This record gives sequence, structure tokens and C-alpha cells, in this order.
Amino acid sequence: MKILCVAEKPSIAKTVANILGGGQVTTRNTDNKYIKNYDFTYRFPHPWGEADVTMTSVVGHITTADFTADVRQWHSCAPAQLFHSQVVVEVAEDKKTVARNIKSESRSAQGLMIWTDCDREGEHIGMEVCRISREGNSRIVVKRAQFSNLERDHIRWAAQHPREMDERLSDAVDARIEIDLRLGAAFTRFQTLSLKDSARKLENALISYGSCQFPTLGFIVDRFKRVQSFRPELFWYITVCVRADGIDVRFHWKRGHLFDRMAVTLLYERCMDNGSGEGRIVSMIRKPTSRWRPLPLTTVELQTRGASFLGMSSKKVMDIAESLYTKGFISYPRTETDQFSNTMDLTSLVRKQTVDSNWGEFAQNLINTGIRQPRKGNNDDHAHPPIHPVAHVSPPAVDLDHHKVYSLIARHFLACCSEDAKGESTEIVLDWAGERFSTSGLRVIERNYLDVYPYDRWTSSQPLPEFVQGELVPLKRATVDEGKTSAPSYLTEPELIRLMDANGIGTDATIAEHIETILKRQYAVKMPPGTNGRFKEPIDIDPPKRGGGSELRNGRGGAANGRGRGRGRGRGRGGRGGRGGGGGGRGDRDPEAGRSTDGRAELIPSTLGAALVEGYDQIGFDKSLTKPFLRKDMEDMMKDICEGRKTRQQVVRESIAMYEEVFQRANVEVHVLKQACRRYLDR
DNA sequence: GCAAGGTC
Repeated sequence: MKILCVAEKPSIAKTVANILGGGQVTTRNTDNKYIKNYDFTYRFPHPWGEADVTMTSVVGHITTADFTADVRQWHSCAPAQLFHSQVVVEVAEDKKTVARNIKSESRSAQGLMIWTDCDREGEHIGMEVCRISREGNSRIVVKRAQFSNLERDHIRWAAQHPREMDERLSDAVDARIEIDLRLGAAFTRFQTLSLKDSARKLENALISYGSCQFPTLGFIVDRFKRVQSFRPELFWYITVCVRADGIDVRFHWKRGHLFDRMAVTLLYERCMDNGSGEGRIVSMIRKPTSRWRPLPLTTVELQTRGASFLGMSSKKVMDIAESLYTKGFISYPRTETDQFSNTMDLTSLVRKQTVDSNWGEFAQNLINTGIRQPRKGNNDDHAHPPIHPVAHVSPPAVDLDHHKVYSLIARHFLACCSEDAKGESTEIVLDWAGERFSTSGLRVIERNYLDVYPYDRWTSSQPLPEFVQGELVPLKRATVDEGKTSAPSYLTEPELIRLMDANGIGTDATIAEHIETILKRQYAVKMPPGTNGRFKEPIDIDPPKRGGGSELRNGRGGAANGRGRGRGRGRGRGGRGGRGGGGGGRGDRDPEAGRSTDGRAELIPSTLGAALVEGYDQIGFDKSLTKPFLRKDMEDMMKDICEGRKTRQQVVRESIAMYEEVFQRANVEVHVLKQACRRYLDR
């Protein structure tokens, strides 16, 4: 009996082989430099039993979908034709060696066990493997291993409890692939070709459309417009100060503030006339309060927290998390699950952290007093547990940035297993001639999880004096103060990620890449934090890239900033009259500083990005291309396929019909798009 | 010269 096992990536094949092979594993090279074949023996459950096993892997998807050669040339057909022209799926050019290995290893095998990740895309990759395997051996019996982490016992359990492939998940992915290809190609060609001559700066531009790119841009422009159209408004409010027990206490008006100065003045004068300089304590209420420990860590939370706590771009956080995962330090980093299953042995995971020089003592304390079962969120993807450390690591085994991300994950995990922080809140309400005021205070009593989670801040306020209910207190001061509403700030990466996630734009693994793409396409630009509201117009895009010139300009620090982003930033600022900081500009010059604030940068649309969004919004479909609804519909339809409510063909047909309508309309009203581009770009 | 999704 010979069984072929195939994982989604080489690192998993290696780990699983070592677990199942129990140290008796021999390794063979393949024609693909990343992939190795591992041979060992293993006893599967009935009917396979004792078997010679070859464990190998692919490297992600094996096949690609593309149009046939006759329409691949941009001018070979009208873009609209791409909605219906033939699409062929074939082994990708750089995956030929992968397919060959699967095929030849299948010839001598009776069974095939799929070990791809347990998510939609993994199931699709698994089906690709099945098809290729059957080309080499049409009678091979296929099973699928169900696993969600690489712990020894779990992998052994998975090998003993195979299930069948779920073709519906794979079908959903096929639908997604076809729709995205048709849409992306049709709209990209249409936009690029028809906007080319509307502004000189677009002559050589590539104006791509993608079902994720555009809604992402839409969020940035949306926020920008809110900043742009913001007009501060003045408001007024009454503040009262009381001095007791040697402490000055400010009471805040229960009405908050009013935008009518006269009204505030009248109320104030009434109090002055009737209040006789005294207020009465209506209540003083103390009650226990707590700050909850965080929910178990999902991908989106890792990205947003990484960006805001560590200042790294979400893309970088994910790249590092992926590398920590393949090295076996953390669990699978792409998960939507924010609850640990009750059966997981969390204590032993905490124990692994007791050796750490920073939080080891905290972990040991948790062990000694007994860990607290983590809170449970509302999400479970039924594939992967929340992100958690599986082995301990510290420098110099990993570099500084890796350690930052690892620390966040380890500390977050320990925080989840800790007690909430406990405190006591006090609220005092004061009445001054009929107007109510209040003040509140906090006393932190037990820090608990906060001790291991320095990213959260929760501190005691200044202590409040003791009052008795009904007590009359002399007012030290009572004033009418003026304030004004403040502008919203530009969108930051963590906020954008949350918006994308909430609207189903991209997957947890690709959200960060879409953000990079719209920066690369120069639809938007990253500005240092604190730019807040200074730009009233979209930022001018660079002239089109032409040969070596751009490389020269990009020469210094090209590797760090790359992808045109650094350049966009530099020029954007320069074009607006120099450094806002006035000479110092440390944040711009110091690569370390630049990197550490990347995740906190503010996103501002370029003239091109703003023009595209404005153009499409003016054409005004029910569901504009720049709004997330279309993509959300597609996500829902994919779920329909997965859960058997619709077929793949149905979904493709419906989606294409819907987008085609949008496309026709954009063609008819292309002058609107052109005009928007001229208005923003040709100046 | 097009997308989004895997992974290297």
C-alpha cells in the first residue's frame, strides 16, 4: 500500500512528515527547488492500514485562469467581449514542476490524502491536486485531512480521521476566479484606454480596476471628502469647579455643549442669579468596574493592532506572522476565529512562555493560580483557532521586528488567559440651580492582564474628594467656555482594514496587499501621522514613469520604500511647499522612524484616485463600483455555493450580467469619467 | 500592460 499526501506549502509537508514519520523520514529532491518529497511508513485507519507514505506539497494554487490567446492582446477585441469570451484553466507556467511531481508520485499510489489548509482556497487547491493526480492515476482514492494547527497530537488525530473533499467550496472559488478575471480585465482595459488622452499624466498610466481595489480606494476618498467638507462650528458650555479636601474638581455640564451662545449665556445667568454660589451634591456613586481582557486574536485584529501598537504596515505584520508560522513559533496566522475551543490545552501553551525573560514570570503566575478560560467572541471559521504562540522564541533566534510581532501575539495570548483588570469608578452629580453637572473618577485596583499587555492603557484618575449626598458645596468657579468641533482625521491603515473587513473586501490574507496595490497604482498616498487635515486637495500624482528617470529619483532607499510609495510621499509634500515640520523632518529622513510610523500613516487620495471615484459616483449606479456593495454580493454568493443554495454556473451568470450592465453604462457615460480626470489632473 | 487568491 502506498499513500501520497499533499500539503499546501513545503513547510507543512515537512512538519507533518516529521510528526507522522516519527523520525524515520527520508528526503528526496524534486524538480521544484522549494518542494521535497518525504518518505516514511505510517499506519492509517482502515482500509488503508500500514502504508508507505510519500508526503509532498504544492506551493499554493497550481493552475491559473486566463483568456485564450486571441483576446489576450489589449487591442484584439472590445473590452466588453471579455465578459463572455472563453476562459481556460491550465497549469501555471511556473508550476509545471509541481504538477509533474504530483502526477508521477500518484502513479504508484493507491491513496491520496489532501493536507491543504482547511479553508475555501485550500479546498480549491486540494481539488487541483486531485485532478492532476488522477491524470497520472485515474483509480486513486482521495481522502482529506482536517487540521487547524501543527501540534503533534492534532496532526496525528487528523491522519486518523480523514474526511471527504468538499467540492462546493472549490466551486465557490472557481466562480470567484472567473468573475474577478472577467471584471478586472474588462474594466482595466476600458479605463486605461479611454482615459489615456484625457490628461497628459495618464498617457502611460495603468489604471487598473479590481473588485477589491476600487472599494478600498472608495473608503479613502470618502473619508477625505469628509475632512475636506468639514467646517468647524463654535459651541459653548458651562464648567463648574469645586474645591474640597484640598482637591480641585471640574464638573462637566450634563447638556454637553450647545451651538447657541445666547442660550448658554441665559442658562448661565439664571444659575448665577438663583444658585447663590453653591451647588448641591445629588449623588456620589461608587461601583466596581473592569476593563476586559482582549478577545482571542484574529488576523484582522493582528493587523490593526500591529499597525497601531507596533507602527508597522499591515502588510509587514502579515509577512512576519507568516514567517513565524512556517518556523513553527505561532499558529496559523490567517483566521477569523475569536474563540478557543474548550478542548484546547491552553495551560501547556502558557507554560511554554514561562521561560521568557519579559513575561515569563507573568506566565508562571498564571500557571500557579490557574489560567482563566479566555472570553469567547462571536466568530468561528471552523478551520483555524485564534492566533497564539505554539513555541517560545526570543532574540537572537529571530530579528527585532519578528520579535515585536511575536511579543504582541504572545502577550495577547497571555492576556486572554488572564483576569480582567479591576477598578472602582465614581460618578458625582452636582446640581446648580437646576443645571446638572457631573464628574467621574477611576481607581485601578487590580491590573491583572494589563501587566502583560502594555499596549492597553487604563490608569487611575486623580482621586476625588468625599462628598455626602445632599451636601451643599461652594463653587470655586463657574464659567462659560467656548470650543469648536474638530475635523475628522484622514483614514489610517487600521481603520481602513476594519472597514474592509466589515464590508468583506478581500480576505484576511489579502487586505494588506490591496492597500499596497492602490498605493502602487498611485490612487492614494501615505502621509506621516499628524498630517491631519492639512491637505484640502487630493495630492498630485507623479508624471508617468518613463524608463530610467524614475529609477534615478528613486535610487536612495529604493529597497525600503520601493513600489513607488516613498516617491509619492516625497513629491507630494515637496509640491505643497516643503516640509511641514520646518527643517527638522526627522520622520522623513530616518529610515527607522519612517518604518516605525508606517502603520500609523494617513491615507490621502491622489488626483487620479479622486477623479476615478468622483467619475464613477457621478455616473451613479445603484451600487457604484467604488462602494463595497458589489463585492459584498459576490461574497454572499460564494457562501451560497458553499452551502448548496446556488450552483457555480448560476452565480457566474448572475454576477456577470450585473457587472455587464454597469460596464455598458460606464461606456455610454465615459465622458463623465474623462471630465473628472481633466478637472483633477490637467492643471 | 488587466484581478484576486494561494505561496516562495
